[in-house]
Amino acid sequence: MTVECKNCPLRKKDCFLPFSQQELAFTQGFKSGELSVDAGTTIQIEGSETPHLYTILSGMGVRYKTLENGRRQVINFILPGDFVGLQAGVMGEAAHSVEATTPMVLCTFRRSDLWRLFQNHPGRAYDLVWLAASEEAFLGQSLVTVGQRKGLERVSWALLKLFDRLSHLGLANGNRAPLPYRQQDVADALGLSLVHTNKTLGVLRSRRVAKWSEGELHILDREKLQGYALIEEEDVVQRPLI
Amino acid sequence: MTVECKNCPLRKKDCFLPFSQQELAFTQGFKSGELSVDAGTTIQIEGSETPHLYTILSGMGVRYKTLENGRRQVINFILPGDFVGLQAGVMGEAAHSVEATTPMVLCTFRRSDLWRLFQNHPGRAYDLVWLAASEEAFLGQSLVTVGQRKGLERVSWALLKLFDRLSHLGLANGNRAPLPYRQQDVADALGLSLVHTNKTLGVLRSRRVAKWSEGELHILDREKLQGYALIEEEDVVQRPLI
DNA sequence: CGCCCACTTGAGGAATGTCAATCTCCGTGG
DNA sequence: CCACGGAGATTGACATTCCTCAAGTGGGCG
Repeated sequence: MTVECKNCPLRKKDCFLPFSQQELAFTQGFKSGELSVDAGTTIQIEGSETPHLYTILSGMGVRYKTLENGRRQVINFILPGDFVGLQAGVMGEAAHSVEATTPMVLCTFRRSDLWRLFQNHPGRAYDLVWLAASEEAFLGQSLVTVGQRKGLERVSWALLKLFDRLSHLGLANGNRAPLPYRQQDVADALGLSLVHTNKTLGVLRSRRVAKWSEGELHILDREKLQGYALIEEEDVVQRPLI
Repeated sequence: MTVECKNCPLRKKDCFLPFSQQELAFTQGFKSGELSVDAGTTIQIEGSETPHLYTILSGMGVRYKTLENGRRQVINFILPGDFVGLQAGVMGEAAHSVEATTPMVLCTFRRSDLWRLFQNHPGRAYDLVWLAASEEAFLGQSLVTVGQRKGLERVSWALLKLFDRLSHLGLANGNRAPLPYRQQDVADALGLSLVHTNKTLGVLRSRRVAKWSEGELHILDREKLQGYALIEEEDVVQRPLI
């Protein structure tokens, strides 16, 4: 009993580009099933081949890579609507691991059908490139953050980015949004130690700029937070959903 | 008097996938011209629209992003065969700037022809996704480096990656390869200060592990360098050339 | 010759990491 | 019902890495 694409709850959100009838039909045929996993499940392992591609229907997770010595870098946070496994799909093996932070429902596609998509649906192929390019652009921003911003700037940047992504998905309620990650996840995403991340969050809390506790992020002073984050305002565009 | 694709010197290199006759013909038609620039020329500016996509025929450069406060993050180094402008091509505006470090010759394509590629050449479209995914994978590795490795590890990692890329392009001569960048460029790529980068290079030099001077990189003890870099050996695959 | 740029080196300070202890919340087993 | 243990958050003290400032070197070029 899986969700049909035409009833997909994500489609209704206005952060995604509308589907044409034809795209809808194709995507429905492309979809091979659904996967529901518990919190903590590893969906994809770095270096492994996976037969599937996924679109996240609900739930949140992280992409990460691990160094031999155990240090972990969170590549980014995965939210509903994100497409997972494109790298593994085209390059053979996954470049990073993916883990569910909350229970998650994923829409699955067969890797072997990917070629059919390129052959018959140039529009969808274009969307894939768009997604890949846009992921790349985001990674570039993360690299700037980790490479050039200091602690307070990094943490502010991350909270703001996460809040905005959640907000565009319609998951925010005013200036509050659910954020079920651990401080360790954010620390690993920013290249900071857990302790330092914790203390930096404490600064934001005591200055009444942002508060994050019990899985909820609360933006108290967006202006100041943006100031700390050294963020250039950027326009939001609708993105394709696969 | 431009180079015809069928005579393209890059095609001969065995790090690239072979072209079919059909691909060759299409690519020739896709190519709109050539661009030669001096060292120091900015080819693409962050945030601007560009009407062109490029493949680097010869020369080296850097992709970078700049923060309001002037700090610069080098996203990566651009070598012959690299494809530039895909992000700008599909997303409208460039996410980073591109600057030529040496004199450069670029093969140009019209952005407006991109759609034609998707319509008529699913194989080339697939190659584009492959390239985008592979760029993304590399950025992920860079993020791990900047986020989790320390100074000596970062510098070792960067030298090794650069050497291997050059080597696969056939630009290395034994354990030497041309590396015309400034220390500042590497520092900005690794999120380290110029001074610290310089001192770290000094350590590698005094330990007789790697030497980089006068635009030439010399790997003296690859084993040790890999040890410092915390690198997991990875297999090299042929990549598509556009 | 003199200037500019890249590289080099030293010294001191700031940012961040590491270690360790504590606290709270929660679920489990006795 | 309570003791226990584990996970995550918090805090303090100290160690280390890395940054900034500053000065000096050497080569290329007008």
